[in-house]
Amino acid sequence: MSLTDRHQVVVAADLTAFALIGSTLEVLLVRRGQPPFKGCWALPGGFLETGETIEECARRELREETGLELRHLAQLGTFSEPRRDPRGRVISIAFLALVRTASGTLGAGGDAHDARWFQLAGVPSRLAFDHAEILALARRRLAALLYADAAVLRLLPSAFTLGDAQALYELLSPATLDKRNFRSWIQKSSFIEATAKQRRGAHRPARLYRLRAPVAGE
Amino acid sequence: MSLTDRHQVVVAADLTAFALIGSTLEVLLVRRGQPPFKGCWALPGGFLETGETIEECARRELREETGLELRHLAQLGTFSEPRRDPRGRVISIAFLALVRTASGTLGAGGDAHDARWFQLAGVPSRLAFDHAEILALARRRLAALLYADAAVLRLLPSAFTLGDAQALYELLSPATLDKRNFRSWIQKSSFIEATAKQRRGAHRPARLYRLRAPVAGE
DNA sequence: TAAATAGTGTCTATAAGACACTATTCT
DNA sequence: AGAATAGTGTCTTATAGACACTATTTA
Repeated sequence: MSLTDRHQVVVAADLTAFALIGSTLEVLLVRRGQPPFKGCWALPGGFLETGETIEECARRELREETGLELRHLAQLGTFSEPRRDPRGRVISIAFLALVRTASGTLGAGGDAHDARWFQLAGVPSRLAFDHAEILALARRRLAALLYADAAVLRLLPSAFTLGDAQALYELLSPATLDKRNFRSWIQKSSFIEATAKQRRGAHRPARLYRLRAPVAGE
Repeated sequence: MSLTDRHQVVVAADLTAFALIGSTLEVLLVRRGQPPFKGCWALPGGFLETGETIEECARRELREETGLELRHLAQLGTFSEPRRDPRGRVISIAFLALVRTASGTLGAGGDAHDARWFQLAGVPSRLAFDHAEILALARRRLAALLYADAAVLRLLPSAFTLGDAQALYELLSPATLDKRNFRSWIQKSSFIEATAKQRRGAHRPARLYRLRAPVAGE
């Protein structure tokens, strides 16, 4: 068994990048300017280059695409149907990425081509390659992460109210959540901590919270 | 962005294959007959061939190695450190595989080279490539699967007693389990169902159970 | 004072965990 | 009768979920 030509494959990282845009959860898609699937929406991604890990590749692609702050990156799985890419043998390592947007704008790094945030309900039903399948997996994973680990809280700004957190959880939950139960759960969890600050608006001010850094040995 | 030579990579599937051998949980390792890491123990695996998915590749490699019945196969993740293989750019998709052995022998398919089951405590501390890291991930995943889903029960023969199941769970648990609590949990779960048969020995006969096929919509 | 959002506790139902003895078969 | 394993139930504690009102600020 040696490394011969027939073993040569091209490897891509494809990203399902989620962000809170205003009060909706949206996913980043790019419109393909080249065949195959020219004109079709696709997940952002690109090919693994010499000397980088697949995680570095994913980070680089997201940076080139958006320039936004990457808050969480995790492998979803490998997609390797032999005919998934008409150009040849390309396997894709899919990632779940959570990014934070200050303003909802795509960052400066954006390539010339078309990139847009889509509400989950508004994603085109036809995506390039097997990207619809990858996106479906990402949504399942996102739901599974909700209570196991507070990674989704990384979508929020660095200081947030319990109302913000509950609104985010409700975006990702099938049902609405009870306010008192949600607050009691998240405050007992080790995920967040109160700050001394408050946010004011045309109503009673709300205490601000921040993510708590995981403590070693806890 | 096009598919050029610098994007060419070799992709391997590497397997952490677990089986119940007698009353211990063991993992399959092969001794490398060729450099790099000649003479060193490694996870079984091999290169992705034209026209197969990475799952098919994993199945094929296990079949070539052992010929044993594969009962569960799941992706663990992609390992892509650029220097993980001294021969060149090889990325590995790692799998968790659960196999069933009737007799504890390696099956007929075994290649000429050395393949052995190791108790988890007896695995050599130096494995080839990054395989120690892959194995550590597999063990964590195995522990996480215990109560979420009954995949580990697939290690058992097709009919088994509650005592068999508890012994298996204790192999994978940090502490011993309470007999009444374990039995009440597993019987209330939807994972198994009783059969009419019993197993006899030099003691009171034990009722035999089997895995219950997951029911659609449940 | 009305509108808007923040904040707070109790009760109930269910699940998880501690705990020890009797039953059946074989030798 | 003794050895070996199978099988069984209750009580306690912790967790999850239902449920409604008061508090604070701004316009």
